[in-house]
Amino acid sequence: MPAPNASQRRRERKIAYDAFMATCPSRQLLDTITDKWVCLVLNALSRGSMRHGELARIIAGVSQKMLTQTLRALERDGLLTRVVTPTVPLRVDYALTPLGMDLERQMSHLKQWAEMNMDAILAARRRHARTQ
Amino acid sequence: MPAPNASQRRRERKIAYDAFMATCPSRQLLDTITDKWVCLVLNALSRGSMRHGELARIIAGVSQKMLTQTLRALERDGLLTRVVTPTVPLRVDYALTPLGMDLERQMSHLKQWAEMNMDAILAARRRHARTQ
DNA sequence: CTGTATCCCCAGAGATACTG
DNA sequence: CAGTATCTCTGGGGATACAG
Repeated sequence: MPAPNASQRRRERKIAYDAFMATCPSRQLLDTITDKWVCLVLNALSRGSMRHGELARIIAGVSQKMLTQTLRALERDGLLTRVVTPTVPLRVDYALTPLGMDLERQMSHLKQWAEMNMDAILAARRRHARTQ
Repeated sequence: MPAPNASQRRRERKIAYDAFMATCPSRQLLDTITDKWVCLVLNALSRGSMRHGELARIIAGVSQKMLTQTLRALERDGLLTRVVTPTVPLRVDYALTPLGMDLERQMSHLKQWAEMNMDAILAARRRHARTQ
């Protein structure tokens, strides 16, 4: 029996998970990754490795709790690595894994889209408010 | 003075909005669109116009409240149209606008990514649980 | 069929204080 | 600097009932 090729494996994986199903693991994963903090953290780290403080500064308005929580979840899912340098004071660096970079590529389009189409959305809202 | 070309306008828009800023409208928009229901609704409608009941059936587990709420928000932002046919019983069709189709193209990558990389994520979680 | 209107509840998010 | 631990509290989201 020949080994399945890439296209066959891709098709199988497509069948394996379906986010339209409520109980599918991919539904839960979709819920996790569709999050503004995830989007912004990944995007910030796409520039390269960063420390906790740097991330907090770049991602304005994120609380320490949410930042840590987001970083922990992304680490758990293998999307980023957490490297501790036991100096005094402590130094912790976060960096995307290849899997994280892959997701970041998709997510960055979302952030860009929001920034690029903001005017169109605001116009639509004004139109809607007038018709309403 | 010559009219700005497409590339210049694109650059200006990029400067105009920045989701890293807490108070930027695009931050709020990013928060709105990074949502699993938005992702699933857009993806379902990419197949073509659909009725409320069809959407509810395809998107398993969505409550009526969340579905309506999501549809209203997307309509408000000009991402889909809501067409009422005043028959008895009532018939309501939802369809993506060009702007909605554009966003859907980005979002569909996210759903696909979750389904395609579910195995890798699950493996990472097992690895993390063991190391933990 | 396609919704609104209500009630209710708890997870999630901020704020604050403390530690290695 | 980089967190953890707690507390509080709001508002997101489910369930239910009713209406055009």
